[in-house]
Amino acid sequence: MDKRADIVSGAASAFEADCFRGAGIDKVLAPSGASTRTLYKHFGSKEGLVLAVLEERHRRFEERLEAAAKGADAVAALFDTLRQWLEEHGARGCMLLRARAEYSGASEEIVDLVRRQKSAFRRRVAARVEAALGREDDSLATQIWLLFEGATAAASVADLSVVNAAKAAAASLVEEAKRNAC
Amino acid sequence: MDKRADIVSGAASAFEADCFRGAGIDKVLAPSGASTRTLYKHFGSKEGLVLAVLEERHRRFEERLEAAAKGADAVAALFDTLRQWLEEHGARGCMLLRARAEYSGASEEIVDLVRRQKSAFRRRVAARVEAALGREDDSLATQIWLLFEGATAAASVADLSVVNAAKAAAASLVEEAKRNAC
DNA sequence: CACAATGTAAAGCGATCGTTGTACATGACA
DNA sequence: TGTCATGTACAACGATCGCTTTACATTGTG
Repeated sequence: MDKRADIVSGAASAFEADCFRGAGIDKVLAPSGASTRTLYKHFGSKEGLVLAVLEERHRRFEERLEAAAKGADAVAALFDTLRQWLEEHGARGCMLLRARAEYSGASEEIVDLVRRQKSAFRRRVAARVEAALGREDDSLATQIWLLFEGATAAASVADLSVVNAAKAAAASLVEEAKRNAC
Repeated sequence: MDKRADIVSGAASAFEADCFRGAGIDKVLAPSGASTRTLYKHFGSKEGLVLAVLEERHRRFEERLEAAAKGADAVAALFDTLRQWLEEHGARGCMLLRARAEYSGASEEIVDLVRRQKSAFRRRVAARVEAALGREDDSLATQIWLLFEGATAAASVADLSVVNAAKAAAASLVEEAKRNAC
């Protein structure tokens, strides 16, 4: 009976169906059935709710990444997880980046949160690259990260096979980096 | 004295500074100084204006791509043009994809336009890949496209050097494709 | 001169926005 | 039993939303 979690989860659905600015308080509260009074008790403002939704979304995605990291190829697993995530949640572009874009002129706090989240994610990719390669390779990590973000964005205007294309490209780049070490 | 073009150009600035839903008619009209009456004579609705802005934006970017295609390496030139574009316009993520996200639950017409624009862009990338490789390679073209979209997205939360990383990755993938042909 | 095209200024439409206030129900715990 | 935290329902706040309307100025063309 955690009403706060109910609101966050329902708000996430509303923000996906519509956009952040486009989803009014009533639409945001409809899935959880909470009252406006309760929302403002917990979050203070709509912006506070958005921050909570973004934090929860990022936490959940990183959890999923960790759970799927068992396989041999840690880099390929990134893209398998992404594909599974997009199949479940739909491909409308990264929610964090969408929030950043909508609030880039309105909330410095949201812009900053997303920047930190993406920086943390890039570090996570770098750790996987190191695991696959046996050594650090920062520019390779950036390249894999770009393929990941590219696939996420492109899936909103193309089909999900772009994720497989990104996975194959990442494998090529890792293989080439291995060869260059010999 | 083309007022219509003035409105489109000014509206593009407003949509960049704020977001699409967040920029009201008054803000949209402020840069051009036009009246609401004139706007609705030309575009019929705010959605009509957004469509015109997106078409203009895409047309301008493709023009820029064509103008910069003189160099030897047609694929690398893609990323040089992107970097230059982002330096001029700022890196807030692809405007077309931002519009798609904001109107995904509100305007099928905008969603469709962006899908067609991105499809055309991917075909343009494929043509460059063919020029660089001497033969068609559809999956390589997709991979280059993903690097491009990834760099565009990532530049909004990191620095512009990600564009160079994408360019280097694209070069690697093209080189490997050349080797596989021998 | 007449006229159509194209523009501006300004008021106002109903609707919705994010937010707050008031009043009441519930259950846990002292 | 009393109290406190947490929830609900519902009306209303001022502001702003997208959009329409009325009325008037400017300009080029026949």
